[in-house]
Amino acid sequence: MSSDPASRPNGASVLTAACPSRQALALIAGKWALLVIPALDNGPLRNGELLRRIGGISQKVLSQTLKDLERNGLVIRADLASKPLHVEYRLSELGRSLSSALIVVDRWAETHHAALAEARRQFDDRLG
Amino acid sequence: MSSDPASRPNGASVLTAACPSRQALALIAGKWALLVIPALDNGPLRNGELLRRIGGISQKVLSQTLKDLERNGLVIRADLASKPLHVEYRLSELGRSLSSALIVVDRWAETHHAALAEARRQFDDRLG
DNA sequence: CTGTATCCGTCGCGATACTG
DNA sequence: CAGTATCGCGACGGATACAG
Repeated sequence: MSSDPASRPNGASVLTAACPSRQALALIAGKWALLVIPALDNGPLRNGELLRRIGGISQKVLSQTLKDLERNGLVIRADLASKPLHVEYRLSELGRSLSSALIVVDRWAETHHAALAEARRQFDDRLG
Repeated sequence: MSSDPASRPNGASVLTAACPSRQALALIAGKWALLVIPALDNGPLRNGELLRRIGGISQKVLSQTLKDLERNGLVIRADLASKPLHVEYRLSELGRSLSSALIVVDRWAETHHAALAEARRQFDDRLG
């Protein structure tokens, strides 16, 4: 924790014990932040738009996720007071810096999901 | 899903709907894979060693996490049949490719956890 | 040392219905 | 359109005890 992360060799003793970085990771641990943040990477989106882009998320959980991200300064909520209601969510500077890291993870998932599935198949075969 | 992820501009429409990549993300969604995988990045570690390096994880959850990662072909379990028991866990090729992505996220958490805390403080202040 | 088994609380999250 | 309220299930995960 005390030394500059960038000065360390790859993956050396990172995030051990109860250092406050764990709280930061809790933001990402959920299923959805990993999808919501990159979804906003290209520009502001509205609630409904997010619901459609991210399939499978419920309105409630999207609200919760956005509120949590807003609370942590990653997402900025812009309420264009109008009728019908119009609210836009966009990434803050901080949010964008996280997004670029998460996008790498998402890309990894896209690229390797087949390999994972195959590994599972083999593993389960060898048992019953 | 059909196009090469690397050919896409940053964060464009990734992982929408129910594409199989979601299963891959489920591996990471938990609290612990994010810590266990980078911990193994520098070389094989034993059960007890992992318990110490990653503070706060229980024996049971570590076992579950490792088994799940092994099942998905990310971690290789080497049982050096000996007494006292000696088991080593190391990353597979696939695991290492994921690790490099996760390390970026971990570093982000280390670097920005203070900013997040500050954002939370301000946000909570503005309410009650 | 390296696990598994059991108990059990918490919370993530989905479904549905309702409000501004 | 945006968002909250309520209900409820099931998975995550912690504590403890036990086993090879």
